[in-house]
Amino acid sequence: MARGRAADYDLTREAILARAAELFAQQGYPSTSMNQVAQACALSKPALYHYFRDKYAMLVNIAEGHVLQLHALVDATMALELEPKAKLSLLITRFVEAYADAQAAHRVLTEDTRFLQADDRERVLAHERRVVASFAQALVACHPELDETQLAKPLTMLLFGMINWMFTWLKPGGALNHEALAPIVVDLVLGGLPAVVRKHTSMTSPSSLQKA
Amino acid sequence: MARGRAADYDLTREAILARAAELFAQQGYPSTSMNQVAQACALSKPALYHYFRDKYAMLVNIAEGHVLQLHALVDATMALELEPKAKLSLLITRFVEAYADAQAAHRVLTEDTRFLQADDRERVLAHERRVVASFAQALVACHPELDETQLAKPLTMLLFGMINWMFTWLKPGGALNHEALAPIVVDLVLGGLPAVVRKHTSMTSPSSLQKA
DNA sequence: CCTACCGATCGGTAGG
DNA sequence: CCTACCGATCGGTAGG
Repeated sequence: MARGRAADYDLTREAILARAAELFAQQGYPSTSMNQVAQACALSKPALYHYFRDKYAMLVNIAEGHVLQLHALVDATMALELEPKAKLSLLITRFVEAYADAQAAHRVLTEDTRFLQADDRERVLAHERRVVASFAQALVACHPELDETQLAKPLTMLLFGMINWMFTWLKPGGALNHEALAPIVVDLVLGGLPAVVRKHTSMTSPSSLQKA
Repeated sequence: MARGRAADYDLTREAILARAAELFAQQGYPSTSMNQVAQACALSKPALYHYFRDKYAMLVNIAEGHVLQLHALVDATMALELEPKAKLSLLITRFVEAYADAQAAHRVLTEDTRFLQADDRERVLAHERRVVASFAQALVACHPELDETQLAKPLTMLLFGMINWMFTWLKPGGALNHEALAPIVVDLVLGGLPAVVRKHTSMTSPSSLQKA
């Protein structure tokens, strides 16, 4: 333990962030009061300020912590030696699982990033762009023609739409859960990719095909 | 024009709602002040209260107005006599266009509905459920096997994920726009559906297939 | 002197 | 329709 600092200082910090993330996710960052956070943590408000400089520091920690975790998970998965479809499948599965384990932080990241200052927001967005780039790379590996049609980016974003939207409609206790949905997303994307590439290619470059 | 009321009362109301929707979409409903709305409308704050009882009334009007419009658009499209794939395609295309024409109201509907009182929120959600049901019906018409596999609902929600998420990443002035994306979404879904149905059917009822 | 807090209240600003 | 305000509550911090 660090000198002069309680052994469970970091543990308490993490516990506070988890509670704050839940409240921010439910009510939004601006309309969540520090009194609510304090009450949810069974701490006094001054005690809260012992662990965080201000409310804004909590927002930065939640958003950046989550996106860092996602970035690390994606990098680790991309580093594996797997065939393209297996890698994309694993990427999606792990991503959905990470969302499931951090639903509150996920909603804060997608809805409250706009309340970050320009420099902090840019740092978070930089991580997000790296994650998106890896997904696009994994998609192109499955279907190399994607790269020529400039469809990799939009298809990646449609894929993110499916999984980012998932936890807005999944009922916690329902028969359908994220474990069951991940393979459905994989099959829908891998199954639909050929049709999209075929249609788009035939539409955009009919003359070049005629010349060849 | 109604007696005793200015001829452009309703027009002014709509103009105010449009400005308020933009501010709510940018900053969120709770952190948008009535002073900001008044300034954006070039009106005094008391003038604002001539058109709306309170800030909450604006939120209800924006959210309910938008979902009513979507519901009407879906009903009108479902009533057309078209072959299944053409109808689903038109449904998606019109829906994406409606979003494009009301991006602010769309974001308010998806992010600020949680700030509605229970009865108002329930009314909005009832319209959303009707819209979802129509999309599910249009999907099942394209691929009847969907109905047996209980995949219609989750696939419908994955489809909504793609189009609801679209305007969070589309750049207004970019090369890629919603007109180009709608057919890509259609092709991805129609192209991927068979693969999803095939995989899911073979996974869930192998024994029943063996018996038959 | 340090940390880890508590009860009480600060200056400003929100919706109305 | 404006200036001038209210009751309530915000994020943040004082002394002990």
